[in-house]
Amino acid sequence: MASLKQVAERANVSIATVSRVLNNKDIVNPETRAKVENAIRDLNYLPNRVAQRLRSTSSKKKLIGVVLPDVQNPFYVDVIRGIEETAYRNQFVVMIGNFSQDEEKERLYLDIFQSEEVDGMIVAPAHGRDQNILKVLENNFAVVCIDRGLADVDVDVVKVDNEEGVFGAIEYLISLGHKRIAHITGMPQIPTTAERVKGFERAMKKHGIKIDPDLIRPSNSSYESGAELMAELLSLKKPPTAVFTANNLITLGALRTIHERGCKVPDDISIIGFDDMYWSMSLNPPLTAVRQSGYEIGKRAASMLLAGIFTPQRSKRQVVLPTELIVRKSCRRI
Amino acid sequence: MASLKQVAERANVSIATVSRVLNNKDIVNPETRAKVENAIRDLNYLPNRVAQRLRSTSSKKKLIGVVLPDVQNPFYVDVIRGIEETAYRNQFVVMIGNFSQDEEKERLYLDIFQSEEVDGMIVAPAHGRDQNILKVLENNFAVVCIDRGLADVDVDVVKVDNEEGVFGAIEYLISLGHKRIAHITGMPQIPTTAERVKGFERAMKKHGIKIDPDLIRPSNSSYESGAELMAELLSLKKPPTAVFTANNLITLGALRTIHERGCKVPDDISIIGFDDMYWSMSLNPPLTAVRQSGYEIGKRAASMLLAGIFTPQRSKRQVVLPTELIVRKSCRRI
DNA sequence: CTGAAAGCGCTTACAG
DNA sequence: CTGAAAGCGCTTACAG
Repeated sequence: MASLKQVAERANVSIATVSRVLNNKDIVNPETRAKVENAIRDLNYLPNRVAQRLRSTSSKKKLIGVVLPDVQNPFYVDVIRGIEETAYRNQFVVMIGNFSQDEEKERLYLDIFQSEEVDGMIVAPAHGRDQNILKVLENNFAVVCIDRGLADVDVDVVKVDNEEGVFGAIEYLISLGHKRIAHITGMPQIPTTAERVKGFERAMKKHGIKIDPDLIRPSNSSYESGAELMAELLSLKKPPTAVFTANNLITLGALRTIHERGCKVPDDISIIGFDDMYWSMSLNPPLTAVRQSGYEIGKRAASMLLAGIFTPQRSKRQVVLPTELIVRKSCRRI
Repeated sequence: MASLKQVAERANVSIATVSRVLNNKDIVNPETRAKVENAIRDLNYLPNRVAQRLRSTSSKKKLIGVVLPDVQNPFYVDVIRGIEETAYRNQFVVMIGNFSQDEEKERLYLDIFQSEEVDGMIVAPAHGRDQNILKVLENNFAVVCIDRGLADVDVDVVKVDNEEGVFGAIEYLISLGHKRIAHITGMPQIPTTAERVKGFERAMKKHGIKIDPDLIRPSNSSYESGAELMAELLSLKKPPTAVFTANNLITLGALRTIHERGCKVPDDISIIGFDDMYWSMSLNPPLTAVRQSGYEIGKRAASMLLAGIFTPQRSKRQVVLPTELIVRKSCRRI
């Protein structure tokens, strides 16, 4: 691969001049420019981003890092798409670190991205008091948190109104006549879980329905746990008439158990999932879901990060996007 | 963030010595080492990967690039998981470029990864004569292709026996008594599409069943096209009794149309999809599918790439993994 | 408008 | 066993 030096030699100019035409900052004599451009073309020259990054000052590295808990989760795939698209449009490249709910691995990716000199990072904190991310903040990297905030820290965040979203879903179920409503929650330590539980409790309370503790099942946010906990729920001597599943992996797991047992949705049990998927209508029956747009969250987070990169003194803000209840056919009136 | 120089100053040694303890290559006096290690700890020093990469010779950059056509496709998500896991275990970081079936974007990511001085790349070529990847090969980067090979080029590839996989699926359908079998194919220009079509044709021919051209529908490999083409198929005056969908996006799209129309699977129509998903059992009925393990492909490709990075003169090889027909409940005997 | 030179943070022969 | 120095490929004041 050709270097600046080789281009300079071929064009009979100094490397400084080549650099100038590349970055077209300072004024360059049109003839000189033409010579250089020819040399660049002839040699098929591509600037070395590593050298550029090492040399240049902040916000010109055109690189951001994304640290996520679980790429298996379709929600995060949407987030990635949103981030990647706006990054690409702004000529930024994104590095993705998938930490699989493992804080050690999260730390490693955070460290690597720092030593890769990224301009900034978008992260979904492992939990509300994520020390690893605090360190990154101390090192003055631009950071925006998604999905979850950080307790007592002034940081950019893009999230969704989880409590309200769940509240609406549960009220909908109640309006259909359901009283025995189960909730398979996400991992207890993630802030979103607490918010969703709160929405659930608030709706039940508002309508004077007592919550049966047997019907609240904390999962570890995985497909398998969704399947298992749904089985437990179905085996209860007084099973629920409806179930709210706190993320799409859990929903899918629960659905599997429901079908395996030969239960009918919505005749035997109604179900609402948090997180809509682009193929929710391919489920049978089509799933009623609380939609949060991962794509939108990714887009917003990326724009916010770029803003933070270009004007570091910019004050932090918190964007809370609304969710939307998409009523399809997985719930019935009883 | 602390630099080598600061560590050296604090430990009262030269930067060369610090570098030595970091890379623990040459022998270092234990006392000196201890001093340096303390300084590293005190300063919370993290080596700058950018500088390391610029300086070091090949295969020590610990960075690979992955260029994929569509992160929305669950198959590629599995591939990413497989790659990421083995990369992580070997202390490599992966950069992911999603080119969304856009060759211009593919070229851009390929260029960027080259100028990021990656040790190597894993790519799913846009098609069999992908010029962009040829250029990368010319520049002597280690490359392994997945899912699809490159015509007339000696390159590492990890793929699956598409023809055989489809052949088996169609024979299974035929054994159930189906004759009017539709095929919604992938994008015509991708090699896997041709292979899958071949498997289809071979099975039909072997059993002396004439192919009705009306039943072969080339899609653009997307969810939407799967839905649309399925609608066309269902509207035929003589609709198929079974449909084979050539990738999981198409399958999901087709399923959506089937359910929308109130058709019953498998009573009204049988369906087999290429690509299994971890939540195929959450579909109703559970989907019969040709499984190719994206995770396995990713793992193999990553190991192969690492091997190629460490011993560049190593001869290229082509790994063809078998597929597996997972019989569940979406097909019936007629 | 252009060039010579310093320097980003490292690694690695080369001396000692 | 350790240090001084060169150099990876760039960008950017500083002169001219």
